[in-house]
Amino acid sequence: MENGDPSLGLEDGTIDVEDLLVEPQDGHLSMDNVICFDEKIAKNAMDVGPVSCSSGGSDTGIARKGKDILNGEVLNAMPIEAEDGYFRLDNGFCNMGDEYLLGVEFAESITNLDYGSSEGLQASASDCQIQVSTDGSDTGCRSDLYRTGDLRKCQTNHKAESSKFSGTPICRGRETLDGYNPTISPRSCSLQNSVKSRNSSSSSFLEVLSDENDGTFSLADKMFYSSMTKRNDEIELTGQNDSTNAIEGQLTLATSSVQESSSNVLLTQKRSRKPTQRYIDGLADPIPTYSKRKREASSSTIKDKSLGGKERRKCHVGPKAIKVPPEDPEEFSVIAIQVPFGSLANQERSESQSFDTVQHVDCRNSMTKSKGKYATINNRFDKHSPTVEFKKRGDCGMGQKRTDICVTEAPSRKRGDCGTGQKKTDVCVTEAPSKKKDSHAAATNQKKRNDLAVAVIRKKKDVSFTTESPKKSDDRRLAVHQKKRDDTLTDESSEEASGRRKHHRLWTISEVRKLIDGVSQYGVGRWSRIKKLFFAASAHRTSVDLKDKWRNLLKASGMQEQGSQQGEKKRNVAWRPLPKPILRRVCELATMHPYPKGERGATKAAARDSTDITLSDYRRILK
DNA sequence: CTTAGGG
DNA sequence: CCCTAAG
Repeated sequence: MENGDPSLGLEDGTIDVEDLLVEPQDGHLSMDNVICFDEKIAKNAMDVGPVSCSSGGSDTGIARKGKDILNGEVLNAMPIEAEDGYFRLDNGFCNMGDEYLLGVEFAESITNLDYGSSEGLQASASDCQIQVSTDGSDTGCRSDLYRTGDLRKCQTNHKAESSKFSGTPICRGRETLDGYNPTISPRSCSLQNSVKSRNSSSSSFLEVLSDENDGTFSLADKMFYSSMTKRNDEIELTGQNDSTNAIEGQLTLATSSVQESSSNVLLTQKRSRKPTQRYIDGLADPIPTYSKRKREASSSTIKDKSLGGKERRKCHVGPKAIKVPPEDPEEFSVIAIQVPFGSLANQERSESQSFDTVQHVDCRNSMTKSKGKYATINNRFDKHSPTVEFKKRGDCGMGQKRTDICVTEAPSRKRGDCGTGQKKTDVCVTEAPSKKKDSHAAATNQKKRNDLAVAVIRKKKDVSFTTESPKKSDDRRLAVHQKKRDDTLTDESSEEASGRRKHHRLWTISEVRKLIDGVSQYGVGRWSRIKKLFFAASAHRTSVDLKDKWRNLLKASGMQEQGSQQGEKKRNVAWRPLPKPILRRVCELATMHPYPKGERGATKAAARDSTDITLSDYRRILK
């Protein structure tokens, strides 16, 4: 928006869009859809209100986006928005339509999202048409558009794709809007046409993309993806130069021209951007995996969708308060309870950065190992995440995270394609089998891989975890991470997320405190209740999680006590950071109401003591 | 579905 | 965190 394109008249925001839509007079245009979409956006926006900040369902995202668009702040917001993850799609979605390619991509990506998204797609499509018509390249463009729509329908539910592009589309949309002017549209049309012609053999561009066999296209696809992926960079570029030119050039390269020279240029431009994870995945297995995944995704998507939607809804509630948890100084200093890598403090300060870095690192690793080709891309990442850091983290204990990611990735693939998945999984395993889990996972995955059903289930689960966005303030930062990750990596908000996410959601002290409070109130073992009352905000953190966490707390506390009293194992420095008050409380609670609520703890408590609680507790009990 | 427990 | 078993 900085550029402020008078031509578009973004200032008008929604109105403009509507105008655009209206202009085309095209009977075919699905005005209804468009209108609905707008309404929906408006509604969402209203619902969402100013909060917009963190998580939210796709709906929220849309609303927000719509809002942003209206305000004309979208462009500026870019970096921030990146964190939003799939939401952005919606936005982009709204804005899109100027460029055929964009529209197509969007359509694809969006299709998978939600009903709303589908609407959005249609709307976008309509937009595209309209614009095109306005420009005067009616026939060709329209046909393309229609085509796109058809394709969309056919290829519906490619979550993977959608996730991939979720972030990008939005940006594009913005760009398009900004740069939008009569001049551009013709080009886009031409591009489209060229693509079309080029792909004449295959029914559609999309198909081409999906087509595994098309070796020639792979490069183009790559390029295309990369361009898409690098929305941030693009934006920057746009801001600096002629937004239109840059975009167009990228598009052109991606779509019509497979020429190396042009592609190189594109790469150069894009290089600055950081590819999404999804993107990376795609790169790793440029087309085949992707397409396969896609297909798979479609089948499994439904489940994910339902689940994801659920989660999202919950999430909406989440973003309520931004309050930064004022931790007790003591606690704060200690901050992370179980965070091996990076202190919580750091995390809190630079929320996503650390995570991003990690992610990038992971990506890089996978990529690098997977294919040398992508080294370039990796380089891009480098600036964001220095190798050193990665190393360091890995050594420290980041391994877990890394591993998880890898593992996560594997599942997605496995879902998509058994063969491919295996291959990739292996890579991942090789890379980061630091954890026992990893090895286990690898084995398991392999086992399961064959069994699609299992994979699906897993995926489903993952989705739920992933999709959900943190509601709490504490979680917020995590949420942000996630979001960012989604966007940055791949925005696989849906699919990929499902595959990889689930793992590790760091427990913030506030969460721990809540847990403790809950335990103190309801006693140990009332996890579900505690969950409801204390963790209603956080979609994640199931009762099981609470239980596990409590277990860990007990362990930790026990350890601490031991350490302090007996000076024995202090090696567990890893989560040493636990605030003493918390530990104390944990201990008390543990002793106070061990399982049987009552204090008798002799029976159960004793048992527990033997394992978790330690001598101190035991002593107390005895006393 | 919830809990407990092991991995 | 995941998974499974048991109530």
